[in-house]
Amino acid sequence: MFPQLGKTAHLTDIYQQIELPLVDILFQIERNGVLLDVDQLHAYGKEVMRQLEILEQQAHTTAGQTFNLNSTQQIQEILFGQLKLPIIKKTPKGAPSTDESVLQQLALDYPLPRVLLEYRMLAKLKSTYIDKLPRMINHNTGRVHTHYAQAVAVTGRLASNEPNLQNIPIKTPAGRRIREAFIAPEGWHIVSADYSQIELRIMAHISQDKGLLKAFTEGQDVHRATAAEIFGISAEKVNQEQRRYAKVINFGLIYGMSEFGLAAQLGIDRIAARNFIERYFIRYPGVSDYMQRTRAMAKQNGYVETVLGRRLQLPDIHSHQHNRRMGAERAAINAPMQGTAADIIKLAMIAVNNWLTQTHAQSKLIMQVHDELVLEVPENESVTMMRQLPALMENVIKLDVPLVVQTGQGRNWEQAH
DNA sequence: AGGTTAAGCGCG
DNA sequence: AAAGCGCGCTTAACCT
Repeated sequence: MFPQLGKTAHLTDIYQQIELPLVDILFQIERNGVLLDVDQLHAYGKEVMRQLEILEQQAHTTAGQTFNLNSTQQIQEILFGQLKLPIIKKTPKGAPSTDESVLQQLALDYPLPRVLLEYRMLAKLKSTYIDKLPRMINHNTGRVHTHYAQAVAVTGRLASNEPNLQNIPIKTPAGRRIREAFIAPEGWHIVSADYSQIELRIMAHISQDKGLLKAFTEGQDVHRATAAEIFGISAEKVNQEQRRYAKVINFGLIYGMSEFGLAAQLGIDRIAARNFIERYFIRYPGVSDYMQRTRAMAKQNGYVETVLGRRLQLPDIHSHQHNRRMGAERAAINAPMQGTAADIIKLAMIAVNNWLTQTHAQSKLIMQVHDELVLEVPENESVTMMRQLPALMENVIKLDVPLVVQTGQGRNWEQAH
């Protein structure tokens, strides 16, 4: 019936049981849209504009000349041509890079890079979000209606565009001011429900690593547990720095990071980075086996699979170009985890939508952000949804580790976290 | 004038 | 030689 979907039943199942039911749900989410506090964005925009003007003046004074702070070429010329600052890395084209990691290192010794970093952050927020989002409001509905692409991301994730609502700032205080502008109408709340550590839990399930399974089954702080293992100390003795190291390693592994990448990320030498990875694999041998198994699977079959059987083809796995082949290997390691997470939240969207329909609830799905569902909820349904969402989302699939969903609610998206 | 590429950066 | 996965958007610079 679907010859392109392959001879195994899994791909046909994913198509019929996940992707097809999702079509109508995505349509509903897009049609629902999300409400923005335009006045708040406008006021914040003026504030940010004043700050940008101050930073621009500071940059010009420090550099001893005027220049376009948005031009990487002009920044290259000033930092490395005139001020003779050390070149830390190069762009793929061979020009000296001025990206964030470079400026952060230079900021330790020189004043101008710090100004540029602050300017870059605020300029990004203003142009991409503060100025742009109000222009995207539909005149008929008064809301912003994104579009979700169902067949763009190779791992099975959704992609969001016009506008992209899957990259709204959250990591900095300035960014969170933008999230405050995503509001609920009078009498309604924003409710957010997100899977906690879902990709690491999937890694535990797929790898069947004893230590990782135990950490999640017992509800441990997984980064703290990892730190205890690789530093050879008890969990109570782990300090913030050690936990941060463990977190970088845990995430790095999901992406197939090398000792070189880990060294760069942690600002340590390669020997130390290699030691951390060795200790990690000694403590979590199941994860080491998984990495090897996955590379072998990709090389033998030319594809890898999620837990539910979604496939990612990897033609570059046989490339004679080293960088392409290594890139395909990293994608092979990452795709089963990222893709299984995508499968799971799609099942969750179907489960939540079914429940809303069957119970005649008024609450509406309004956004999906990879591991998070956002709803607009009438105040009198708030308590029910906060209880129901975790129950629905945590039970769409049975893994060998528990899935945990955290919920929050508020007048706006920021408060809901 | 309009399209494309490079660099950079927002999120999970 | 390259070095961390998956996306979309903005600006500058370049090309047609």
